Amino acid sequence: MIDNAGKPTRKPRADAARNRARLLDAAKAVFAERGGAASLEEVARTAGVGIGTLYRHFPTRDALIEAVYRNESDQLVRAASELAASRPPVEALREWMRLFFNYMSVKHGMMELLDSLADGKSSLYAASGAETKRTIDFLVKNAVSAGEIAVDIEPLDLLRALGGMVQYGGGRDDEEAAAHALIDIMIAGLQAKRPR
Amino acid sequence: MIDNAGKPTRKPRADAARNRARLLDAAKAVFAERGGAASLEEVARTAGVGIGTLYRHFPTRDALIEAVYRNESDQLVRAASELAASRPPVEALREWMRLFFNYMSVKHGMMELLDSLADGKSSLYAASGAETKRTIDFLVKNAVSAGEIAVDIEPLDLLRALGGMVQYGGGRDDEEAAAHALIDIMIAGLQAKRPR
DNA sequence: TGAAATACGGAGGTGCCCTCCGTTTATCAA
DNA sequence: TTGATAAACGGAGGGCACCTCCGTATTTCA
Repeated sequence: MIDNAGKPTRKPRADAARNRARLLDAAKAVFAERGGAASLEEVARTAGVGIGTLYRHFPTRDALIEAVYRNESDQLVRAASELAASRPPVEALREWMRLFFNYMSVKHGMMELLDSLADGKSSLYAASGAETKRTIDFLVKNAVSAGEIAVDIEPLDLLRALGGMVQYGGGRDDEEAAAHALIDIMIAGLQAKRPR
Repeated sequence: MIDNAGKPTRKPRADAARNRARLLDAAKAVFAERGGAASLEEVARTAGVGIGTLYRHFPTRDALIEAVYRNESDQLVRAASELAASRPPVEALREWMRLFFNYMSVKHGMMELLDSLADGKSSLYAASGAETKRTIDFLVKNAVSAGEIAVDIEPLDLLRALGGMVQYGGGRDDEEAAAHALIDIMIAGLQAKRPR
């Protein structure tokens, strides 16, 4: 009775919008406190809605996380253009990788984003994942064009390596310094291979 | 009534030894098939013992994984001495990192080993984790002494980066080539910083 | 205003974690 | 050999989380 090209869509219900917003707020809080593996029932409780409501709005855990962190990853993508415009290609790349690490380690839930970089099979991150890929590809390509580095690696792998630092670096106090050191080393490695 | 320095310990019961072995076999099989997050109840079922028996032998999931993979990580440690004896320091390091990646990616359950590299709080891996740390430290130090590289990074971080490749590289077909590329880049980066 | 569309929310089935404890079995002393 | 006893077995059960389903409540629109 409803043809999917049809216009006659109702206005979305007020309670639906309200609950969706509540769930996002609650999820942000709970994920921040407990990490991305927190219980979805706790999220629902915190939001003051039933568990059924949570699942209607976000059919999978991934869908929820995706929604919560879409903003953050958008920010990351936007920062890339600014860096590219204002710095030498290699420095833009270096700085962006630092930003990437910070986002991942602070917003710990964003680690799930990395899973989507894998093969896109959990395709709910597909959007952000693809954008992230485009971003790092872009930055790397810039530096290559400028003759500053050579790449014989898929650029995303640089981010995967950083992901390992976040995942397995667990809470030491020099975490950030260590990540910066790794970034410098990887970039030095890429520079070492540039055409002379 | 039993003083803990006392000798009068009984011979361990035959069924206990048998069940322990069965559990290890079952765990190896189940972890290989389902990954390190497999259900412990399934392990017990596969082993043909009760769940209580599993928990008596291995009080935590970590303890079980540790036991299953202790052999493999021993092998890794042993390989390091051979490589160090037969190759130039940098090549020994390169080759060992390749081995490390292979072990991690094939025996997928070994990823849990990496968690122990963090802060030793889940101290059941403490033994293997500490040995792994000693091993990579040793290989790196050799290369530094030979003047082939300079390090301003904790050596373990190199393995963490590789861990990211395993964790987030999920099943692409060029996984191994990609890891080798990353290893080469990191080593080139370390070489770039060596004293001239 | 009231019918139809939409959303709510929690009960309930499933599966896993881990503990506890009554039953069974292997060891060892007599 | 025998039987007392330490040790091990194994599964029932409480708790928690996942996710589905559907009767009830609310909102929209004609």
